[in-house]
Amino acid sequence: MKMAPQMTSKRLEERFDKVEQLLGQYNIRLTEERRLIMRRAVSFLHFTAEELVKEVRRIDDSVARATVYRTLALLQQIGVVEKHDFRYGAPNYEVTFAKAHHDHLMCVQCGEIIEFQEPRVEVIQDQVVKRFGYQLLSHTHKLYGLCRACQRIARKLSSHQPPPPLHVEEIVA
Amino acid sequence: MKMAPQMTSKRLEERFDKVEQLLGQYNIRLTEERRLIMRRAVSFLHFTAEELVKEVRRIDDSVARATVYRTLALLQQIGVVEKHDFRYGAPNYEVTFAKAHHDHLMCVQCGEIIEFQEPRVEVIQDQVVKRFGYQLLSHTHKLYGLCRACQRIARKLSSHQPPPPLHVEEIVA
DNA sequence: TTCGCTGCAAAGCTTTTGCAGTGGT
DNA sequence: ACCACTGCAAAAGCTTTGCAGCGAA
Repeated sequence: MKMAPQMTSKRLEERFDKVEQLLGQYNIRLTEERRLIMRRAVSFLHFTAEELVKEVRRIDDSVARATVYRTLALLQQIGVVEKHDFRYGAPNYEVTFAKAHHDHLMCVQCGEIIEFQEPRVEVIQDQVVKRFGYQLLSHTHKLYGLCRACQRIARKLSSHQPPPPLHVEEIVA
Repeated sequence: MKMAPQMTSKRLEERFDKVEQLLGQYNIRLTEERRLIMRRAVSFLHFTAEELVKEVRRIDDSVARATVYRTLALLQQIGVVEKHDFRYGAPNYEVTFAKAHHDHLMCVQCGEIIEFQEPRVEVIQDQVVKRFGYQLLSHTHKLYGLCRACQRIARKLSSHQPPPPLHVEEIVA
């Protein structure tokens, strides 16, 4: 679980306040537990539900796992976090509150996640949905690969144990 | 679970044969169970693991759930099927054997899945991974929206019960 | 004071695994 | 005949739910 690297305490406090205001607008009762869970969640960039459970309990171990999951569902409904199913590992939550839209590039080896923006892709998407008469609600665009460091490691490994020959192309036609 | 609409018996038999050859190339023992599971899977376009279990057991109810999952993992490893996590509903398997690459547009209401190809997006993707020094292994690009029919239904419903006003923008800044 | 929220524990759902026996090659 | 594969059942991992009591507004 990675901390937001350059986010100052002050900046974070502002975010906490804004999310609390948002909860209020939805008439969501602000309990001690929810305040703690929200604050820990908003302090991170990407996290899994279980990581958040652990983190919350590190501070108050009386908080029930169920409460964390219930609060996470609330935060998701009001748009503070988004749930992502990266194919490698457990579902991952991302804090998207007050953040510009972006997509993801992930290293399948070390799990590093890079965010990128590509307005050109958004334009093409709009053309695609129009072509099929759809109304676009959301999208995910995830690229999976190896980061520079993991490419080096992979090269070293492959020189020791070459991959088995797979004559797939001949059949796939 | 949708059948491949225009796929003839003959065409299907050819596909079965090719997949069996492929299994042979990987030295995967061809058992009765695997043959049945593979054939049912390859007959579909998109299906969930549990749908496949049900379908297989409709024909031979002695086949263990574990065997279906284990075979599904094999088919995935050799590239006959791909596992997709569409965000709405259970994980979905897609038969990708001998199929050109494509991405997906899904109706979040009725679950319809449309496949599309956009070479222009692939080009942009390559630029993105190069920008970050990654080696691209795979990607997913999923568009979620409402199909024409579900848009009509949504319009009718919304005229009866207008959505609650959410003054989110004021806060998100 | 109300009733939404919580902790707890149990259940749910999908998927995996250990094991003893079975069947492909 | 070997050992990979199978069925079974139990476990595992993640998430949800029922319920009785608690606490925010």
